[in-house]
Amino acid sequence: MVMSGLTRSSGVHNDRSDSVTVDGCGLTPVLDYTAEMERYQSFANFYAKTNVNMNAVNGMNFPQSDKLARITSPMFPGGRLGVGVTPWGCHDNANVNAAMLWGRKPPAHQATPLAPPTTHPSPTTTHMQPHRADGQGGEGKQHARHGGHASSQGQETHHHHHGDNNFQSGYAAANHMTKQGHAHQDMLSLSNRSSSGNGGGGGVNMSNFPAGMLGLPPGVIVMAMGSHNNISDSSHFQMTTNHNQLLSDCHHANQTNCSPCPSTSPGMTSGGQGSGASKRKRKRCGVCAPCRRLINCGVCSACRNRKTGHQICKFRKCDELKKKAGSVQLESPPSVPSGEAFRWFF
DNA sequence: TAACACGTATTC
DNA sequence: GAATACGTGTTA
Repeated sequence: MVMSGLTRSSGVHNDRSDSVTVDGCGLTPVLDYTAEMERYQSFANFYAKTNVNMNAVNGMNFPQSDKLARITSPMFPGGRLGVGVTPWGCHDNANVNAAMLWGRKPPAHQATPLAPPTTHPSPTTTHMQPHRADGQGGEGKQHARHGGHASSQGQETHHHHHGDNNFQSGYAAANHMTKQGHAHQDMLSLSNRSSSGNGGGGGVNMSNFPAGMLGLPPGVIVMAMGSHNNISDSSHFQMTTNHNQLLSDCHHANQTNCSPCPSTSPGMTSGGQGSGASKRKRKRCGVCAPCRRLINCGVCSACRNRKTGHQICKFRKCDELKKKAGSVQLESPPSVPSGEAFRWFF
């Protein structure tokens, strides 16, 4: 897992104070940019295929935009999170609010958006992919906008974080939280070096380093991460409470008192296919990439035919629900790449 | 086979 | 009761 971007700060200069920084502030590497780029790539493909007029879309009046602002503001006060994330390369931030729709509030037990998707592992890079000139289509666009660093210079040598990285600005949440939560580069550097253990930098393994010991303020999410791919899929993300205690990962706590997983929600026998449960509606898994997406694209058929279609946005359709009802997986995936080891709590 | 339309369960 | 979204039958 290439985490060099975490520790290197040379060459970093943030043109905007509110831009999402990867190296500077630290928490952003939690997020799987590669996966996000893939998602937005899918958007691009979709729009290209459907000939959606982006200008028209941007000009659309999205009735839920105020809802978006309401939801995001309290959670990330002062942040620019009223600005949603556009799947398309929209420069017009004034329309970004309206460009994406917040979907229905996910169940409390579900993972919240912006966490790395499980279906798009990116063990090698956590960010900076948009700067690769040899990257996929969408990345090239981003790259060109930034003046185009040749790929031969290395993906992680020059880290320019302009604020018009739409997908990055969407992660202002994490960035903001970083600033407020003091989850700084230092911590990430520690964690980054930690698992190198004996041979590495002699850092501290954050996975064994409770937030309470750090004197973190309440509400701070502590990401305990390793630098290899063998992080287990639980309890590497912890939130401090008022007493600097740690809330255990719900994913982990499912075995005890936490609310059951969607697939085993009340009325559903395990796997949703037990006796008497066949007619029960399955619920979103909450952990796949589409489930973690909170915002509707607004332009897919499902979104356009919201009233008559009764369907969730195509990009938010749970991967599990796309499968046949009989092929539900009971347990968590056997092995999850390190990039997917993180969960959000709120 | 994907997209669509509709019934309806679920949630707020 | 309205909104959301899953399940399923129909259609192109």
